[in-house]
Amino acid sequence: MGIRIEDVAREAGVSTATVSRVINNHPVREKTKEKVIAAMGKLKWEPNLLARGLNTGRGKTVGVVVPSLTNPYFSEIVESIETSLTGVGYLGILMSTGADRSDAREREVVETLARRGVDGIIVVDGTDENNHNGFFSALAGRLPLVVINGSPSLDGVDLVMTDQASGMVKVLDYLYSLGHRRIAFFRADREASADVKMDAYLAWLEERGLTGDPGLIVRFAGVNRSRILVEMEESVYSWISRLEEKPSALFACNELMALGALRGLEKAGFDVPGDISLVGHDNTPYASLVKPALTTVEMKMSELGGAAARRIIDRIEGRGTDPQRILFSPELIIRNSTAPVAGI
Amino acid sequence: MGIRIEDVAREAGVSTATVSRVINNHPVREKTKEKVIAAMGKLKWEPNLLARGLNTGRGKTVGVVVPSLTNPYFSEIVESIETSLTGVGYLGILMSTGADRSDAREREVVETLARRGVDGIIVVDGTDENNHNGFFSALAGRLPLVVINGSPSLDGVDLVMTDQASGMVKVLDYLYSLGHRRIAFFRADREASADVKMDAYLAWLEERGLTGDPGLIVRFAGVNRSRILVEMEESVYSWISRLEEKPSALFACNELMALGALRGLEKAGFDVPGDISLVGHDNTPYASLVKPALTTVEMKMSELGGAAARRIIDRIEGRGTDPQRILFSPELIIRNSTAPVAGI
DNA sequence: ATGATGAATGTAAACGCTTACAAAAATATT
DNA sequence: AATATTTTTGTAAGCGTTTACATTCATCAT
Repeated sequence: MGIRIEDVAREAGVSTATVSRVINNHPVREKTKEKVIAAMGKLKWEPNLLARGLNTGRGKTVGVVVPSLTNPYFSEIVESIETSLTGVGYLGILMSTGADRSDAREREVVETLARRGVDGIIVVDGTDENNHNGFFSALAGRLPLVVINGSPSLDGVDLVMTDQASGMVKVLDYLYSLGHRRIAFFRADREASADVKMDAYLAWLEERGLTGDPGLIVRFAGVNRSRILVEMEESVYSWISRLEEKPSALFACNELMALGALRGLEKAGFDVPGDISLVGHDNTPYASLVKPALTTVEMKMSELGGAAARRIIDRIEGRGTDPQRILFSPELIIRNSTAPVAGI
Repeated sequence: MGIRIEDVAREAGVSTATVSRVINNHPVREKTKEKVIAAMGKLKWEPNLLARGLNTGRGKTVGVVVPSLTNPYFSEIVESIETSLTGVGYLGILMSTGADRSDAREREVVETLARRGVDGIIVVDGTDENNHNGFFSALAGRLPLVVINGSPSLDGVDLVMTDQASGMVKVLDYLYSLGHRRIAFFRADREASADVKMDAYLAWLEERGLTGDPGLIVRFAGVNRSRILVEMEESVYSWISRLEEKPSALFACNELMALGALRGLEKAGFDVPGDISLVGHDNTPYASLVKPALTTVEMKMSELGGAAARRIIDRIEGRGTDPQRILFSPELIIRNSTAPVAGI
């Protein structure tokens, strides 16, 4: 139906191979190249990428896997990935695994993508469980794979990540300097990032000789925005009401949870930061919009996305073949949701 | 390199055509079907979709075009499109045109997608300019195309849209009932939705016999979140400071702009809603998080996305061939950013 | 049983490119 | 000028499916 390479070849008076060479920048004499380009222009021909992909095994597409787009943390990463990708002629295929973050679903999604013949896959916040049987590691063997902010223990896969442990320490040191000793920790249930943070939190407690109160660690399921905001208000309220020895500060592993916590605390009659200091994570737009503006940890989402895109392209095109680990350092952003502990 | 349909055929003792028929649900005797399925299972074969796509011209992919993902309005639409698509075995290729919304860029993106052999394209908020030469209409002729909340005048293309004019009237009637007469209108520069709203705004003014003050209509460029929030604070501040006759209410075409306006007004010393009532649009999560919580217009992003996805699949698979127009009615959500005009 | 009918299967030609290999043309070497 | 070398170009065989057409098989009426 459409116009094919053959037509262009005929028009230019050369063979299809030559046309192919021109569009792939293989050596061709300048004069013939011009003829071909002229023919292409005249016939308005563009190569069919499915056909090309079938040949080369490269469709110039990369799969992008995120839990959800309702958290700005993810949507900003996706946006920057997409921008970097199209900038170099690749296309991003987006799939979300759903806020429940089941690792079964994540694997299914990744496998669908692989079957579709994408050239590589970027997974954001890959759950740790998924590597239990070496799933990610095995996948990385047969397809370029980069994981953003996944578990640092992922072996043999390209990692782009923020040093969240150090961010955690910055938060805790800062709160400590304000006099806080009972610091609650809110996390999502199955979240690679939260695991890292929690490890750092526990290590920090130990180091400071503070006995961690298990009642201060709370796990919530899911990261879906609408659910979080509604449900957390309730559960935070009931959690803190039941707690006999209250915390003086509270850290939430992501901003949505911090927002939910803020509401729950307000509902329970606590003033932030008067009664309780609150620290979020990611520095999404929410953090600066809300009142009090949240103290939080900057995540530089767009840099993460850009780095991941560049890395996957490098791998796809055969540059820098062995797994690499790109690390960003998070900064603490101090706003108005934190204050010296009451009575100091 | 991998395993091919031929291998499966050999294993099952049939021809490749029969295997193909099995996986495409074409008539095949039950017994042979079983043999083939067994062989598929044994060899773990999955059809190569590029090869299939080359044949059928269908890659089971649809392009999704949005200006940006930093506005939750878009990211929620994208999320719901993606979910609906993968639910029926399709994949979404995401491309953003950038917050500057140049129509050249939009065309380029759409054309890239078309060349890539996507089966259909969903464009969110397609700029009106793009149909000047009948671009969208022509495209719709050769490829299924659905536009979400684009210009209603788009001819021959499938439209999924919110009746934004009626939403606008609801806002204005409500403000009128609170005594407001000088109502400012903030819009983004090149935004199909904003055109619709502005038309409704002007018509409403006329109908009420209110002379519109051109100074009350303000256009801002771009919808990029970071820019909006920073720049608008400034420009709103200077705009309202310079205005000799202040408005008593202000409507912003999208929530990001409303947020920027809120900050600008506060900076200029205006109390919302005490001095000025503020109405946003879209009912993104921001609207309920901010203080005062914004009165706004519900857009049901996920329904829009779902409807668009269903529609494009129908078109791709040849159901309901002539252009359709699916309309949603927006609701006014009254929160705390609006109040009776001062002195009433 | 026999031929007519219709359903299931097989054969082979697309689909639109890339690329190994061969041939031809241009350039360098003597 | 003749030959060796290098660079360009052409020929044709894939890449892994689908599908029109031809063939075979099963079923049914006679």
